[in-house]
Amino acid sequence: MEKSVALQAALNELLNFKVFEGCSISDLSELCGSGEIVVSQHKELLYQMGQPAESFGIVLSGAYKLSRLTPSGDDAIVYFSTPGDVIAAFIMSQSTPVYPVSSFAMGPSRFLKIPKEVFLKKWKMHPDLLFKIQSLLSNRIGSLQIQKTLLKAPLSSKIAFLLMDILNKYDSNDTVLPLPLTRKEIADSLGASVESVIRIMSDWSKRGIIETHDHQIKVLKLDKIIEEMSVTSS
Amino acid sequence: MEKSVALQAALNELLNFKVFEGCSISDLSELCGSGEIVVSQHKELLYQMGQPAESFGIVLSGAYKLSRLTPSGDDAIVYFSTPGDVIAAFIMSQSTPVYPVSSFAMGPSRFLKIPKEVFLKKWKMHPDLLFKIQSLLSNRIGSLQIQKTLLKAPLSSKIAFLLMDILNKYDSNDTVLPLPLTRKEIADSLGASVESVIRIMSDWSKRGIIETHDHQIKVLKLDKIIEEMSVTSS
DNA sequence: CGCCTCTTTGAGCTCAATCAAGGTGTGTGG
DNA sequence: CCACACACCTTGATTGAGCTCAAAGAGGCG
Repeated sequence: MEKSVALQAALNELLNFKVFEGCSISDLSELCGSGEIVVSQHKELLYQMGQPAESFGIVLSGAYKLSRLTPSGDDAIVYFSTPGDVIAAFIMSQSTPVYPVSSFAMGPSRFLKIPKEVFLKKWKMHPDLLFKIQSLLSNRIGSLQIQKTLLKAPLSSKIAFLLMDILNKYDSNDTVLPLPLTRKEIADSLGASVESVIRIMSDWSKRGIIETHDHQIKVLKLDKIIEEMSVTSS
Repeated sequence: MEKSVALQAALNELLNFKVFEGCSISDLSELCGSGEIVVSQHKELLYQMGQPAESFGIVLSGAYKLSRLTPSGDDAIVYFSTPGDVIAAFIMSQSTPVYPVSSFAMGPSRFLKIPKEVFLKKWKMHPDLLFKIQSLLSNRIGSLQIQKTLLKAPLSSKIAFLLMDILNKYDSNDTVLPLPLTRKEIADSLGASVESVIRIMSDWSKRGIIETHDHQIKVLKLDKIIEEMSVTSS
């Protein structure tokens, strides 16, 4: 029964996530015990937009990008889901839920996939857990709202905010973005063109504000980035 | 005790909202009975961004716009809350909640204001109700996500989508937007300039696609508006 | 080794922003 | 009752941030 060993290990990982703070191992076993660990390769599809939603789950490691197709045919990245984030939970309560976005792995990632029914029967009975999910959703709305606020800001502010936003999702004070992020993905997330993103970030690299190695972006001068967020002219 | 009579009447209004579908009058009395009806004038402030959140509530009639200040000093409208929408509920579960946006009445409006504690004690115990709130949040996220998808679309598509999005929030098949909406507000909601919004909407007016009387926008040719949503060139 | 994805740089163009100026309606205080 | 302020709408002229197009180098992989 290797599978259940892996699952046991995963349940222990879950204890670190704030969604489950205050939960005991036995709670977790009830809430997630019937789950299945999905291991995704880079760029692999997890959920397809438009498909009926039979399951939801939690990001264990790595990251997933949630994206939609724009009318003009390219991707629009709507959110980056990092470890501890719940995917698709909040649509489980609909009568015939359908995934509203597609989810792709960014780098090798692991996901704990849980059947819809478990949400409707088990998760429903834990008000504190539902509150935690609300608070995750609230973060996500918050991030989207700030992005709306930055609509009229110059592109450099938007990029700076995006980097900070992702950094802040991780507890550590490290300034390396712990997920592989291409310029194209940044552009797709901001509704900008790759070229414009590259022009701004190249400039930052030259000025020693950031550093990129193999899609790992490191912020060298946090203060400068924070400055970029609010600067009106460049 | 006129107050309690008005409150009784309000509780009956609540029955029409889908958040409370399946609730009995006695449920509602428990959930909202300690509420207070707030009557707002046009442009009146309901909640101030940054203030500690002591209460949440439900829009009874009229509408409220949720907005934030942009770095450059003007407003960014983040959402239009219409009757049946819950405001600030999803931040109630935080330990020291603070309103993330400001809320202003659009035209004369009524709001049922409920103390935070009622949410934490009463609402918490109704899983189905929490699900309904999740579903409202889900609508809101959905709308924000589609807007992100339209980032690269021409302004006319964004305006068309906004009008349709608001219309769709009301059950009726009427094509009159039941809230006073200025060009400035449309611009602030889309991150565009007033002038650009006016140029596009004037054109639509001339072509008989829409009609405006005293900030009431009426869509005369729904099909044309839907067309505008996906058209790449104008 | 060819294919694919990602990055880079340059040149020109365009959509929408900005600036400017004028019109209308409403509320407010002298 | 008028004058003034203010919020909203409108139109025109000018400008610029960022898009598009084009071309090419640099890994990584079957």
